[in-house]
Amino acid sequence: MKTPTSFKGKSHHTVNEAGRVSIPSKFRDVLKTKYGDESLTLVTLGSHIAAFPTKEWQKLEETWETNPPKDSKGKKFLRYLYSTAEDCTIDKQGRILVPNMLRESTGLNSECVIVGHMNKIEIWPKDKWEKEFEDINVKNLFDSISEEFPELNL
Amino acid sequence: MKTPTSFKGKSHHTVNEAGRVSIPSKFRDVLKTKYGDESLTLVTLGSHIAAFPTKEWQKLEETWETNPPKDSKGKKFLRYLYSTAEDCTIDKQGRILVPNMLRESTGLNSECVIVGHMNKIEIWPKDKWEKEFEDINVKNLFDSISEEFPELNL
DNA sequence: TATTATTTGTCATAAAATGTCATATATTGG
DNA sequence: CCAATATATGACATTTTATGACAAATAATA
Repeated sequence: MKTPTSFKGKSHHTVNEAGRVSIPSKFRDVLKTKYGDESLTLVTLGSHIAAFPTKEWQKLEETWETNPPKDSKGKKFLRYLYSTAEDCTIDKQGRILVPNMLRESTGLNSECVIVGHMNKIEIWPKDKWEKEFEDINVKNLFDSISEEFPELNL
Repeated sequence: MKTPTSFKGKSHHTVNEAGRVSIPSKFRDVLKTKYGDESLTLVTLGSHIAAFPTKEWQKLEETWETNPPKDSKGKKFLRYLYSTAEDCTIDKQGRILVPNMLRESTGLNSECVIVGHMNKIEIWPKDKWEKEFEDINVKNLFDSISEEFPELNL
């Protein structure tokens, strides 16, 4: 199959005691073919970890460099974001080491859910993902959102 | 891994009785590869110490030379900033000695948090960092900032 | 079911951070 | 100016954490 150019799908994984997690091979394929390498930049985004292909992260950095936030809240947010950011590489077995700091701040311990979302990969602690997307919530979502996504003909 | 060109990430360190602190090796890598040496210029920036690669500090100096502050408040601030500035080097073990003056003015004693923020490194007394970025604060930050950072898809 | 690819567990090794002590340099008071 | 004290620097040992290698288990495919 031709490798897609976006990250999508969901899978369950385990985080071992050292903090290592496997990155699904289909995501590694996207990294290799679309981005040329397997480097990721991780940040804490609320209740989950966002893993950007490093090139995508650098694009974000350029955005903020050329157009820095002017208000103190924006500056504070950016300082926080940078403080949670870590570069990492995928090893020969297809794993990354999630730095301790990020595991702590998101409560990532043993079980996680890895999902693709457009140009980034997200790593969620299993319980938080499930809380966010319980069946009941998803049902309500569909009921209330149809007019915002006319292109889907919900 | 290819060395990044910005400082990012956060880690906890101890300041020993002599006032020495380790600079994370990933930051030393950025210093070596991007700036060519491991020299830093430290200044007090409110509740924390900012450690600029000396070349970055020199760029700031040029800015102020060609475009000095015209109002008395700006002049006063710059005088203060220069008064707190100290050059220092990283030793063979990857540590710096934080001058007593800077430790006193920021309340840096035993535990600290070292964070990367774009083109500079910041050294925060642990308690001050935590006060600034308590969970509740971060939660509020995320809730109120999403429209200002559309590129993150928060 | 057999074969292959992917994911995960475990151990060995390497690197980083830090505590401790010895020595050197600077500061202060007599 | 010299002695006494404080401060800074260097060297080394210990602990902690990250990385690499390999094998076992699981899942996907033919």
